[in-house]
Amino acid sequence: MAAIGFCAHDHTACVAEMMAHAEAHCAAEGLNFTPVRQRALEILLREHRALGAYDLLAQLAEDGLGSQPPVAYRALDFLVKAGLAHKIEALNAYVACVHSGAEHTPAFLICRGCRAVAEADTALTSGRLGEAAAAAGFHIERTVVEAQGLCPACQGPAP
Amino acid sequence: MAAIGFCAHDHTACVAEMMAHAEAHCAAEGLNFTPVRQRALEILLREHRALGAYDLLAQLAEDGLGSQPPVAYRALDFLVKAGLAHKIEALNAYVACVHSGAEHTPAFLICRGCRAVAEADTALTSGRLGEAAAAAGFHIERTVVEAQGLCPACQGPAP
DNA sequence: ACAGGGATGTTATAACATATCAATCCCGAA
DNA sequence: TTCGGGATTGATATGTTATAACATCCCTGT
Repeated sequence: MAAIGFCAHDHTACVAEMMAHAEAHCAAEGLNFTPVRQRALEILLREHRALGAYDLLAQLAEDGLGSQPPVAYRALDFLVKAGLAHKIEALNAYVACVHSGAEHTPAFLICRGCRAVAEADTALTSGRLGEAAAAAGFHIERTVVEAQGLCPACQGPAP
Repeated sequence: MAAIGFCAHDHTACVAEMMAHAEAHCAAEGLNFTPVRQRALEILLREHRALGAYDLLAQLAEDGLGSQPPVAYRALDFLVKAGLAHKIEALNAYVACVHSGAEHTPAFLICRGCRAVAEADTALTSGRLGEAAAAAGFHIERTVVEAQGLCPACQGPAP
């Protein structure tokens, strides 16, 4: 299941590929992929972990791309709406999407040690919760599925 | 006010029963179920929906049980640790548990109209996400499963 | 009496997020 | 060309959620 998990990979290439995907996606959708938004996504991709809005803002500020909170929140809002990033509700933090803009219902494995995030997929609405919702007449619009714990790298060393 | 699973019920009896369960649970576990904590749980039970910490604080303050944020957060922390309440991460809000302190991995249906919350159960860790976690060597400690949408009562009237 | 732990009171501040309005840029219509 | 509108960005202020830090009180075992 598609998680780019907690494993090593060619990160430079990974970032470049995802940026290219994002650019293509925005072009196709008629979305305005401005410098601030590009840089925001690039920062999230490079980190490959959950980043707070103010962490992102600090890095944007280093590049002279804005220093006030709305700058970061606007960029994040754009990325989330475009499907290029996700909010991790349990951390009030944000992470780049690894599925390049396709429609999906993400599920996350979140390491509390290093805040690394692996993205998987769920069919939650067709499972037990979906049944419960249907039985209650509840109309599901959005799902949040987040599992917190320790990634392999953080299990050994620190207790 | 609405819902245990979004349906009508004898709420006074419901609250009383849950409070009795909570008291018994705390006694059994040697937990100190103080007046502030009792009142906090009672408020959550009466509302039967997600309540912000500051909403709770306001109601506690009306009873002269404290007026500063830590009062509310300490009470909520106690209730959550004791399994008597849950945090709804997607709303940064809190809700009384309807399963009286038993160990469980809760899943929620959250109405964005009235903030009513229905609590179900998941076997998430044994499902697809569990498999993904196992494959990645990820150790799950806690899960957050929250479905947002509209409850039956909020689907018809307001758009 | 007194030490220690748990609960609470109090002050202050950290961390996360948005409202509002002004300035700018780009593009298409008149 | 000029105008106007929409989208984006800049800037200020503020709202909302959460915790740190330290003082006090009260109960309990010695």
